[in-house]
Amino acid sequence: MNREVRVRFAPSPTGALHIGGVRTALYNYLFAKKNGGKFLLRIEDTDQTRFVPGAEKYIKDALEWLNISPDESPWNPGDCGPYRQSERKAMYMDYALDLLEKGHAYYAFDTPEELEAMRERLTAARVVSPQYNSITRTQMKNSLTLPADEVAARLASGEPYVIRVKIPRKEEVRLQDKVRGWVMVHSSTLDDKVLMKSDGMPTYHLANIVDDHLMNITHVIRGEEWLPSAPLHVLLYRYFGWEDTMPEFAHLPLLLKPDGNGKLSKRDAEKHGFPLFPLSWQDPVSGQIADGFKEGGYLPDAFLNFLAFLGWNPGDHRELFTLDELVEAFSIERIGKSGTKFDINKAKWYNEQYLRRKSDAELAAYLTEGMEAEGLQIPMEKAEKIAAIMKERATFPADLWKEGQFMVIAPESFDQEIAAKRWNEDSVKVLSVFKDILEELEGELLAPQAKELLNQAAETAEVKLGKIMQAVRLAITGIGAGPDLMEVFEILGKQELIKRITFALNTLEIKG
RNA sequence: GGUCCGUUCGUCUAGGGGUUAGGACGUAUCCCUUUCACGGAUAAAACACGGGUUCGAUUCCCGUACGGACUACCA
Repeated sequence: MNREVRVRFAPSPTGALHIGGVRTALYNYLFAKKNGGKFLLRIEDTDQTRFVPGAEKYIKDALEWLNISPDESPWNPGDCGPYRQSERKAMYMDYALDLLEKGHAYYAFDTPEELEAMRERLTAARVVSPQYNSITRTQMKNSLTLPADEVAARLASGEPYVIRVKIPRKEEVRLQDKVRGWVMVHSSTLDDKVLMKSDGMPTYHLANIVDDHLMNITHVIRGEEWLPSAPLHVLLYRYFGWEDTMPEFAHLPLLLKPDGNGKLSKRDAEKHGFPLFPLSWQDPVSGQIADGFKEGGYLPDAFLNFLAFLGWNPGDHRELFTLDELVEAFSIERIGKSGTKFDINKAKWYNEQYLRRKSDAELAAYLTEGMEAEGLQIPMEKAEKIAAIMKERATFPADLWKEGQFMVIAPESFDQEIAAKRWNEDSVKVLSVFKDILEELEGELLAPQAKELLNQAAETAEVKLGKIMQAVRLAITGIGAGPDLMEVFEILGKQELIKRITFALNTLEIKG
């Protein structure tokens, strides 16, 4: 039986989508597309207390920014809706009842206090892992220990209850993970997880099995934090009688912090000054703003490429992949097993690579964006020229303006250190002659000609050009480093050059 | 604590019973460049440890150490 590949990304709307979640979404997307299947998104909002307004919109926007939008989702439903678990609420109880009838689940009436007391009792008795299981359930208030009529009475009276799965005492549970191979767990280490909560909502464990089955999910690709509960999920598929269509599992390695060890956290992001979220996010409660890669100047393609390589590689030495190329190259078999430390340097490198591959016109648009913020405007032709000579030195689009603005705004002051070291009588001589030459010049000044004329000026002044180049740069740009000066001359034009040289000659003083 | 998962240069990783253990980022040096950057070249840099199995283990097995995840009426 060859089923159409269907995978899902199933975030819960509890805040901004973490970069690890984005990678999970990406791998799901890549796998679906590679296999000609469908990528769906399901909102796992069964915990009403953790709902955060705006979180779902954030998820949608983030995936859109990266161009990996799902084929089916709450805002673009397919045939398996609804795509929010809260809207599927009504269906879960039937499935829980089905398990109950089959003897694989039971009602439990224990209060939170009683559960806490049980855990304390077990801890005091030095039980290694205090949990609700095949042993302890015999001492708790549930439909396994209470008489049938009392259970019926409690249910009829509206007393709060949960439905728990009845985990067998001794059973080996095996599952094949596509990343890790066979994983074996003994049922005695599992506990009787709650399936239906007292508020009538299912827990994740029930909901994800029911929904994955109903949505014909063929592969579950999710974070490694789910591996410990995967055996429970296998058991549930078995109890429902869905084993033959049970999805295959692939548990992704975790994203770790850049220094030391441990899971990547918000604190690390702040400490190292890099974003943790695709888009910036303002927490609706605290009002705190978390940085986003988008706002930080990361290009979506570059970010995606970087993310894809955090835990996966194509097996050859290629590094730069478009989204289509990633789809083509992707396979679950090439996902690594071990946790991955997050290195922002590599992300920056990817950004540079992608930035340099952009056309001058695209880059010019970034440049003018920065200028508009300061109320400045220049002809597109000039913007393209500036972008062209600036792109080799930019990491982010904003650098184009930040580091290239001297070509639009004349310097009002000069780098003191360079001035002290390089500004001398020779540079004054050459620049004075050069200025005179420019004033005589007719027509446009082009880069090769500029070089010729400057050489001429140096000869006239009897100065070696190499000795004063730095000073010339300083006079024109105010700083000691930048793109090819002759290109800068051409962009600035004759009049502007004369103006700047005059200003420099009048302002800079010869030291020592 | 228990269960599960993991461990190749600083980082991301390739590889796999016999290799000079390969690449990329970062770092250093050199070249190019009348600056800086880009680009090019070179260098330093790794199989966690201990036992097996084997003619031979970084590779297979078992331990140990270390790290991580999970251990809720959260997902």
